[in-house]
Amino acid sequence: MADKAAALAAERAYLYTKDLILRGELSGGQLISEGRICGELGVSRTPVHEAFLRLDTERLLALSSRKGAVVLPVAPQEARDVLETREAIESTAARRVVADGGPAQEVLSRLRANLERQEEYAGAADVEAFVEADEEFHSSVVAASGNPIAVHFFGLLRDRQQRLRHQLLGIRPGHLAVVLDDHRRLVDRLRALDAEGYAGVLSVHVARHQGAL
Amino acid sequence: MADKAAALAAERAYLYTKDLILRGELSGGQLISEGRICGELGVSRTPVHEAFLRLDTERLLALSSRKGAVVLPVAPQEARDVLETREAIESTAARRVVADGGPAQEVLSRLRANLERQEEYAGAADVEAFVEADEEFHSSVVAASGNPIAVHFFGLLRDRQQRLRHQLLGIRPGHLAVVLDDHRRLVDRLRALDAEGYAGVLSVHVARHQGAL
DNA sequence: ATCGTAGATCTTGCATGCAACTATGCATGC
DNA sequence: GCATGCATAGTTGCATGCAAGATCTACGAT
Repeated sequence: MADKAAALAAERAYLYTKDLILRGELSGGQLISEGRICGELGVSRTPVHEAFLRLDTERLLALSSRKGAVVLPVAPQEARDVLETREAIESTAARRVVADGGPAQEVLSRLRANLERQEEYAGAADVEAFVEADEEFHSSVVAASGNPIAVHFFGLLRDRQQRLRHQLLGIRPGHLAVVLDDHRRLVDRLRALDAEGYAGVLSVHVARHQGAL
Repeated sequence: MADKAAALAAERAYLYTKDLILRGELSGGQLISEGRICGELGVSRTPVHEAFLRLDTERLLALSSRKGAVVLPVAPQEARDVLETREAIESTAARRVVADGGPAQEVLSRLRANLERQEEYAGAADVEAFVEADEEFHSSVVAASGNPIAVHFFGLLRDRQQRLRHQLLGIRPGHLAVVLDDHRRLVDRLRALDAEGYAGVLSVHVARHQGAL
């Protein structure tokens, strides 16, 4: 995997452009040329070209040879597709965790610490911080499955979901408590080694998100 | 997405190198430099570099800045991870197809035609052709869900499974009939709008594969 | 014999230049 | 008015060159 440090020009260009797309500053259908990013970042076309290629494989940009790049618009069913696939991966991860004897002590502590943070953010109505903790919560469960492929896919879905949030408005602060309660129940199901129960709660949980979008 | 034609040097380099890895000619842990591929393909380093970046994002190659590229070895649990994730995605796709009123007539014809091909190949004990039809069968179901993200992920998993097959030996011709029978049952479940039945058959089906690896 | 160090060699990261291709605007002919 | 051809500008694809970092080797000091 590419180094995370922004020291490398290609990595900077990738993060910069992806952020433009995810935050909606480049909206769907819009054309964008490598030259523009070059100018804004003060690097040559090579690293920007590499960044574009990567965004192309992630289906955020659509490149056409010698014609240019167009920001892929959010598909009408994007929310459904993303949430459905996330649910599939996370449910499967939970089943694996349960099949392996339940979450390790370390995982459990992490989840509990995360829940406390969520509680704090929900109380402060800090939606931004809550959403971040939310992501971390679900990612922790997937990571606990020990399936690196699932972790990888989950990360890609996280990007797309972030874009959806920016595009389709956010979450109402009043919903935070409900979401937090769902998360508590998920941890309970995991501790009870109830994989199907986990899948059921998750399904309702995801449906709530879908309703919000 | 990049153009499929091998006209572009970068695409050629990507397909060429990926094939080396998938077919096991470059085994895990082995170092490989861009220069080598350049020589073998007669192109400059630029397109090869781009190919390497892409293989890095697909977790087939691990790049280290200014050190080189190493072919990622097949993880011990790779087979389990791949099959498990495939099952998750395909089951979810089947649920979607059923929720949308069952497979379209077009999809059904395609599946049936595919089954006939499988029958032919199984009779001829043509494992290679059968495996290809097998892949196409499952891909068709996922595609029928209309979830492009799932389709994308499924494609990535297909590459990894191909690598596993090459590495861990193939399928015994005698098993072809059993696999074909599973496929028939899957189509039946789809026609009966029985998503959970589909998931159940698929689970057994995948477990068979896992046993073979 | 062992350790450390300097040099050589290998590797990639990036800037630059050129060529090929696409799309656009405009003049031309009908 | 409308289609056609051409020049032009804009875009990417790729080769090349240079520099920076990493690794290996040889040699000298201890």
